[in-house]
Amino acid sequence: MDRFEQMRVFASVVEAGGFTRAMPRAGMSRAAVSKHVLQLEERLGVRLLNRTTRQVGMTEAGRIFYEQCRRILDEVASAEQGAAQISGEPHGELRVVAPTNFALTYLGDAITEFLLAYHDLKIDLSLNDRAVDPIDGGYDLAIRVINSALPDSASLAATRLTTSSRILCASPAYLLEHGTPRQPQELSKHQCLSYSYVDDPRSWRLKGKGQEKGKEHVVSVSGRIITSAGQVLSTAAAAGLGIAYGPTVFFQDAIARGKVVQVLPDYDLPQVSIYAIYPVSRHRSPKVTAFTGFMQKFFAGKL
Amino acid sequence: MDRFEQMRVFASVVEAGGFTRAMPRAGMSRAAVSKHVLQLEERLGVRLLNRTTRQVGMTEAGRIFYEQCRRILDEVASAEQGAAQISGEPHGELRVVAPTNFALTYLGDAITEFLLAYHDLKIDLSLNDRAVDPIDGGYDLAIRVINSALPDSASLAATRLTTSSRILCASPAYLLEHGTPRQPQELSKHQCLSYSYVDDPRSWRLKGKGQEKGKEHVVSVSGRIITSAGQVLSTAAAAGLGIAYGPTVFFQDAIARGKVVQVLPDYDLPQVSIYAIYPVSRHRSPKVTAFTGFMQKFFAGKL
DNA sequence: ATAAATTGTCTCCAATTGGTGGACAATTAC
DNA sequence: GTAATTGTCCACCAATTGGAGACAATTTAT
Repeated sequence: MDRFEQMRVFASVVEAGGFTRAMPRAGMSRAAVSKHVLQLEERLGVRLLNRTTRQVGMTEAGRIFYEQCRRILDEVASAEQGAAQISGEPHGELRVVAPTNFALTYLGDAITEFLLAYHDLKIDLSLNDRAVDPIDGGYDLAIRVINSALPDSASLAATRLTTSSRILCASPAYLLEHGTPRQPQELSKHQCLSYSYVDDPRSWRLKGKGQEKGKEHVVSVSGRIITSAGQVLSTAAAAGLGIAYGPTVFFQDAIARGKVVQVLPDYDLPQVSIYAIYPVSRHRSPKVTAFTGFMQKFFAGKL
Repeated sequence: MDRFEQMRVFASVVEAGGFTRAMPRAGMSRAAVSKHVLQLEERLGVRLLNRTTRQVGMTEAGRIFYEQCRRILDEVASAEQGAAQISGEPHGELRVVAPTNFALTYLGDAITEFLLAYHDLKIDLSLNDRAVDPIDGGYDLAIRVINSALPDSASLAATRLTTSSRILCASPAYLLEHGTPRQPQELSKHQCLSYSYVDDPRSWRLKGKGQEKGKEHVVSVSGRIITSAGQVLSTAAAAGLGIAYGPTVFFQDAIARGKVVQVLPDYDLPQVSIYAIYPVSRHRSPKVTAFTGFMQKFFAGKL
């Protein structure tokens, strides 16, 4: 009997293009999705969706109703945010999904400070390394590490929280035994420890700085480790297993202790950007704005 | 948890100017009204209403949110009706409130035929002789007998279903004994049986037709019966208790059988109009349109 | 063509929701 | 000062909702 829920679920089905595909977006089982649409159709007395077993299409009434639905749902969100904004303090629960590494490395401190700054906010943090769609997953906000370009989307907005640099490291002992590379090309003769979250973990791109400024080198490398676990890279490098390529943060500690040293410091590795991705409908959501703003300030100080 | 319901209840409170006064419009108990508004405020994180124990005012957030509420609720109704309209056949339940006499006299046949014509419609008919506000009462439509002018309202629309005439009647025996009045003034010397639903049951207004065309007479009358029960008037008149003034329909049968005869047939009594009153938001509601249209046709044939 | 998988819907069951009625503190009207 | 009325809170009860699984229908893949 919940009219709002019926409209939301119906819109989900239309946008997802099917009942099953609408499950995550609607946040309920197929049966419930079906039930909602059925109830809505019964109440209106019109068939809104033409279901052939493999494809869902809209009827004429469905098309008309969907347009209005979409607009009304947006207006409700906007109205609620408008009213909520007046309260000053953001509040409620913020559902965030972030990559495991990023979360374990930074979000512990970041979220702690964030929660101390905003007493009326709760956080539900999910870890997921896939490129989760915040709409489908029902999240307010997804954190993504973007290697190259940000994919365009009409329904998603993004804010860059920070950038992350990567470096090459190896243990002094390893370099003593196998020699310290001076040119990118020499890397191909080394044991190379790769980080999974790179465009191509077997093909490293280095860009010269200093005298060789701007020149880009692409080196095919080989090695016995490809991992998404940053600490494993760091440990392996410290143990002398080879030259590791990974996010700077994972090596800072080992470098400070002298366990590893940076290799080829005259070359830059591609920077990656950390983005907060959220549904455009939450563009001005106080919760999301507070989070992204806080994180930008937080990382501006740290990195 | 239904956002629309929360919005509707909140709007009801604003429009009614209080939680208790919003009860009929919201269609629930004070406790429930309060709960809805509380939940809405909690979800938005803003206080929408300033309640002093005797008066309810809106906060700044409440004012802003109310405007959006009103608009959104209208759009929802419009969207649902728009979709429903495509289905062709009106359907669902139509909640009607009508005056007792009118309902007992006409609505039996009328509703029966109406339901036969529209198989997907159900009717919930309430009888109430007060001038019920269809919005407050939660009705789709109220039938009212209007003596004089239709009161203006921004939130209510009206359609005239038919007009009802009234006549004066008495039994031949009574007239034989007390004389048959030829002039309106003579009525004041008779036993006059009045109908309650007249502007002033003790002051009859007659308008001449024929040679005395257009001239209006106001006669103060007295008698031993004032009743809202039409059949009582008819019976009393037939029994020779006096001259009855009431809706034509109640006397037609008695006239046909010769029990009573019309008095002062050369004078018109004020006509009353039967209106269907409904919330403007349902102006284009298929259910309401079907009902009013059907009733107009129905009465066009009968009266 | 046959088999397998996926689609939306249905049925049953458990859990949560939502409403009512009554009591309560606070406030205003008389 | 007294009494009535306001909005809120607290249990209790019923109705509804959502989930799991089974089902028929249909499409894809072999």
